[in-house]
Amino acid sequence: MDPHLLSTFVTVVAEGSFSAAADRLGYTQPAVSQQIAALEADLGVPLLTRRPVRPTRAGERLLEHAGPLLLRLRAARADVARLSAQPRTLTVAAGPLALTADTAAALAGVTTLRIAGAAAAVALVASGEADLALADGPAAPSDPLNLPDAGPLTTVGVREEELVVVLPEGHPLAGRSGLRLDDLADALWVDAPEVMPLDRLRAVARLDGLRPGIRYEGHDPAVAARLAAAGHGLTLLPASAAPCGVRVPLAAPRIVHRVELVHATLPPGPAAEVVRALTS
Amino acid sequence: MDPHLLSTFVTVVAEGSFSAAADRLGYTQPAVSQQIAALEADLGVPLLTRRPVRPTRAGERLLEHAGPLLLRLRAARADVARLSAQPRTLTVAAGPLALTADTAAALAGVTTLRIAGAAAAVALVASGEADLALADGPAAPSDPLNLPDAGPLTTVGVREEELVVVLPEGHPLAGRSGLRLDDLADALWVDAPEVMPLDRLRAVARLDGLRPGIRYEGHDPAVAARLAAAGHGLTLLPASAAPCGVRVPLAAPRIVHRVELVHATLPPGPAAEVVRALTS
DNA sequence: TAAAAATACTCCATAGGTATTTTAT
DNA sequence: ATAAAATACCTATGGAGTATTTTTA
Repeated sequence: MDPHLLSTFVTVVAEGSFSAAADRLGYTQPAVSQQIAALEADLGVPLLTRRPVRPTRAGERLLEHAGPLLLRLRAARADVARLSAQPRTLTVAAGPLALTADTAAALAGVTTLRIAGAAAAVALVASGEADLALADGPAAPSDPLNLPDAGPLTTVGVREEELVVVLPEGHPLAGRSGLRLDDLADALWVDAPEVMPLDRLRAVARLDGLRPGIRYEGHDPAVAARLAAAGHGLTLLPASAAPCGVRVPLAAPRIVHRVELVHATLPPGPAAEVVRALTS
Repeated sequence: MDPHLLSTFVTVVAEGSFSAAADRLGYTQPAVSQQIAALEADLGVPLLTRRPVRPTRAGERLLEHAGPLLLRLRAARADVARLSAQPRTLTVAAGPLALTADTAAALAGVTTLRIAGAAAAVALVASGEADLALADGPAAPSDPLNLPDAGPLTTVGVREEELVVVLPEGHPLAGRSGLRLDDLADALWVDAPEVMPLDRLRAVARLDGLRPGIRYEGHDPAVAARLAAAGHGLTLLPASAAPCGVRVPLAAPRIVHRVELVHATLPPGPAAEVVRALTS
């Protein structure tokens, strides 16, 4: 199963068209046709329906593997390249809630800062596009985040902070001194996948509810807080990232907001300095 | 980076020789030479020293990626194949400590039972060589085992059992009602990587000691217990798997022996029955 | 000097291109 | 009828083989 064919397959699915994929990849349409045919012949199963071009069930399965597979391939390449090349940029991929005053202060010498979800940030480090990642997310106290396995990376916990439920003023529960998440499972929640994805919350808290209300597709935790304060839904944020609304500490389950530093083996230099600063 | 070349590379390293690898893979020696040369040209770095044939630092890095990469490739293939094929064997890969009376009772209809460490068992399931895995290992109570990510697999906890330290009769600590692991970190331990790998214990218990004493390369927990009872070193086993020696419960850290059932999407049939029996 | 890897060179398989046909909307 | 995928066919690249040379333990 040639990764080349695999990535063509991914592109075809993404574009929904052989010709469009061919354009994007710099091939001709028949070349793509043949590549897909070769992949299907190799696996002995049709992977795509034609017209409309959509993955079959087998194709969907393959697709689930293709991403991690191609990532790991890039990661392997990057890992080998890291030994020889000595680039002079320092790129940090940070989760939307990872940049507090103290972490920001530690980023001396950083050239570029990218905001990315935890999985994406790890992928950026694995593939060598970023040198460091500050991944963030909910987790049980002192438990690691459940980051995807993209190769041999070093992970260290950097910070854990209390989570607060953000409510609008005058909300019936606004007077409480602590809230239980399962009591709020049926409430409407701000669906801010780039800030605090509900599915991760569900996984960590081991509950099913959390009905998605308004969807916010940006990165800014303050916006999520404002939406919550305005009554568009509840949200859960680290205390320091919620500038407005009524903030009630999360009493149960015991979940904190955790930030982890992820990196590959680093050469001595500014990157290593930043790591030292962040982990001290 | 052709996986084909990657697997040739792995074989060359394993065999320590181009010619031997060629033999094993059914190629000629020059073909292997050219494949390695192609891989080195692709990555722009020498991956092997010649004579003796050993991986360079870059080669070692690549090697770290090659295993998971090739596994995922087989997993993808297996996952797609599972949709069409309907094989009539039922293979279960079980950890050495996973087969207690109750789990054994649940294995109705199983054709083959293989004993494998947790990571290997998961790999067998991912690559389709086994239908079910019962992976076992130490973990914090109600925490998951830290199984390698080999693709989209379902994991459910099946059992957690108290761990006991096995000591020889007359050991100074034999009278205790509970033992702390960090008090025993400097003691000599039975090094039984196939039964209860010391490095996993270190990782879960977050300590560095556990000096390896006698090494036991078999699968049988009873043998490990006997070695401990005979004074060759301490060992930590689930209570039910230690038939002899003085057994003292582990007081700290809070670690249990956990068994998890791992499987891909299963067709209805005996495999699904076994899953039901194990998870009820 | 002998065993093992590299090179030279030849051949064939195959990937991709162009031109064209088929097919489904 | 038309846009898009499949097929036919051709070419060129490159992967693997045989024969041979080079290397170094």
